[in-house]
Amino acid sequence: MDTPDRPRAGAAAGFEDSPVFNFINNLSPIPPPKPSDSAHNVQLFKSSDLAPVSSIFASPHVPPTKEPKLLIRDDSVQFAQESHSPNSVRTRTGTSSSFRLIRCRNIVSETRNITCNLNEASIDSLDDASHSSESKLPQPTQNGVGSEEADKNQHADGKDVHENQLSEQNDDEVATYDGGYMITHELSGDMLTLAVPIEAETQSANDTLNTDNAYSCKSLPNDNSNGYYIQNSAHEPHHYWAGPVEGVAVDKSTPQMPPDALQLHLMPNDQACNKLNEPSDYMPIKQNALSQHLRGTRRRSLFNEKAGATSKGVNKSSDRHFASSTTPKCKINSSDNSKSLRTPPCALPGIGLHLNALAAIPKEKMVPQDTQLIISQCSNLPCHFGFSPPPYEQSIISDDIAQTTNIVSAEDASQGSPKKKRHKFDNGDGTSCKKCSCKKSKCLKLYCECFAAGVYCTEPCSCQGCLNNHDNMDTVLSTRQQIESRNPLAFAPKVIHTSETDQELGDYPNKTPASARHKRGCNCKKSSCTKKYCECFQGGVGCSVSCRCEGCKNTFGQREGVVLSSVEESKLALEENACVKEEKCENDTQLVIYQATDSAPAENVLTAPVVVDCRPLAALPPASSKKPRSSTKLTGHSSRLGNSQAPLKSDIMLPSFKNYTEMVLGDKTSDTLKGSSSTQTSVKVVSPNKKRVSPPRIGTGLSPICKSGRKLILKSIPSFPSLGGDVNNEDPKSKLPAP
DNA sequence: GAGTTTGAAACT
DNA sequence: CAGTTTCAAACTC
Repeated sequence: MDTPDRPRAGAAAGFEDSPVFNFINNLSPIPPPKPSDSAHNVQLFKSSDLAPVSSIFASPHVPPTKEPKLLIRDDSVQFAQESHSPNSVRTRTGTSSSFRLIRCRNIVSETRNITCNLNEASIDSLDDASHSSESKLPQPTQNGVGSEEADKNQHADGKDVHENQLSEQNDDEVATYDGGYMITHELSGDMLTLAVPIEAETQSANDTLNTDNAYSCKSLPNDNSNGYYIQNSAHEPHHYWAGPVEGVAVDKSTPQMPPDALQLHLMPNDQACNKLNEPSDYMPIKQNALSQHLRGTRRRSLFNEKAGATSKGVNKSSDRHFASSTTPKCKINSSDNSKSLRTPPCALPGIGLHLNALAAIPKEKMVPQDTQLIISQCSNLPCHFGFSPPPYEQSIISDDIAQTTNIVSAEDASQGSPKKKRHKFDNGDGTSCKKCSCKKSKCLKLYCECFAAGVYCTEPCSCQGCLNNHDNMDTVLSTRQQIESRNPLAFAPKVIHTSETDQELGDYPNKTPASARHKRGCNCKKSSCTKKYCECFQGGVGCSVSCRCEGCKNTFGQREGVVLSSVEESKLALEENACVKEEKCENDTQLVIYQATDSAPAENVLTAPVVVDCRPLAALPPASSKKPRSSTKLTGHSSRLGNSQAPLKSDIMLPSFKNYTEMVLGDKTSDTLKGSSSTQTSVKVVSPNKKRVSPPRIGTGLSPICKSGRKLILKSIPSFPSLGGDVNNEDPKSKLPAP
């Protein structure tokens, strides 16, 4: 590690002596990514190292499963150690970890070479034992990349190592894996998803249900972390991966990555990392930017078929994988005539995701089992035709996704309306199949939910004259562009969820965090915003000032009461904080589950910086109500977990996120970003039905701003207000003075 | 499953 | 930008 002593002329000898500096110097010889290959480099870069980071920070669509684990586990378990790690520069839990990893790696790399994996870094932070084992596993075979990711994941938990390996080696074999979750590490860190082996999932699900407390937090997050599995229901043929499933799947699917690809990933990563690392201070920012950027790229490459085509040059590797592995699967699924052509449901990363759905997923549906299928197969996922949502959206989306998942499931469960003509599997991402039934729009207008969600219509759709398929890619894209030209936000998530949402929801069902609002606001007149006609209600969010509804009775939050609600929330928050588990939730069973999960969070309340959202999305409408009720959603949690990662993301994302929030939400959000560190500490506890019980808000709680967990995270990153909770969240490593 | 209601999207 | 029409989802029966 330390070749501390290189005498260097210069006042900054100390600095130069630093391993990092040395490392950098050593790195210099490494050829920087070629411009021509920039695209590749980017992807590669992403895939391996950056991806994790990016995923952590920004990846909107991808709730990097890893991160969740990392965050959670790290926070819970390892942070303490990490904090000590000298290397660790970065602070925050998940994110910080990622950062650290990078640096560490770099440092290590000096001695070792570029091949060094994050493992090392993780080692620093992580427990030696687990790490040691971890480091061994994936690295050699997978290349640094896989190992790194795996490591990261593993860092959270030593167990993961196996998982990672397994996942890498056997995509399908996941089932055999006992581990709570598998980590399918993808080449792209972003893509990296934690897939819970079916068995594992089942178990995990059971565990989550049963063991909740002990494991719940982990398991849930992990499971959920899997990305966002959007598991609408066990039955549902489609499970949607909010995250970049395919990329993952592809990578996995090709457990045997072409060496080239692997190497490429490795190299670029290192380089990238190096670049990023150089200014430690800048690291976060750059990474954010990069990660975001990269993600956007990746998505395109992975998910946007067409886009991919356009950008193929850039994302060759990803494309390859995608094409090879993913496509086939998708096709398998898609069998229908007109739709046969349609791209198989491929998981689409958060692009164009609609965050609308916030409902909680019923336990039943939560069953992770399907999840595996989803992950492994990703077959069902509708292919996203693509657009990559802006990074800022992504972050939001990720949250939303989780919520969405919940919502959907919730709908199914709560509404239980057998009828539900369509089950929209909305990840929130919009990646999921919407099962549209368009007749005249040709599925090329926003009327079409599939189109609006940025996904091709798939078999489940009953549309007529559908042009929203892979064959008509050009048409779809052109149409999309036209629509976007008119309304840039046309494909943006209708409902924006900020971290606040979770917390707020927890406080009171009626209250909807300002952060989570319908973008444009509804214009309901007869539905009183109590039916799904209302997009706000459908999205599980309260009506906001932007709404023009009449007679608003939105159970998630009435328009007029918004301000008050925030105030009230603060008060209530106090109470709630006292009783995290108390729930208003009607569904006890669900609550039970959550509570179990919450229990862990409870700790978090004090310490856990990591935002554990077990939350059901938004306050759910009364159980009786058809509306999406939050049923226990493991996925939701998982997604949440993903959210937990969000902090990391948020860190990186911050700038963009801020902008986005400002754009969409308004100042408030930005404020939150600026916001109090307190939010960081906030743990989101979700009551199954309802709304999440507001996690204890350590510091503050009250201010709506503070409430937003993500916001907190974001804020936290820059400044680490130290809270007991923060400590957890924050990496002890974070010791580094924030740049 | 058919028909109605509803509100967003699209159009003028 | 406002008003109207079109559209498909949500809902009811």
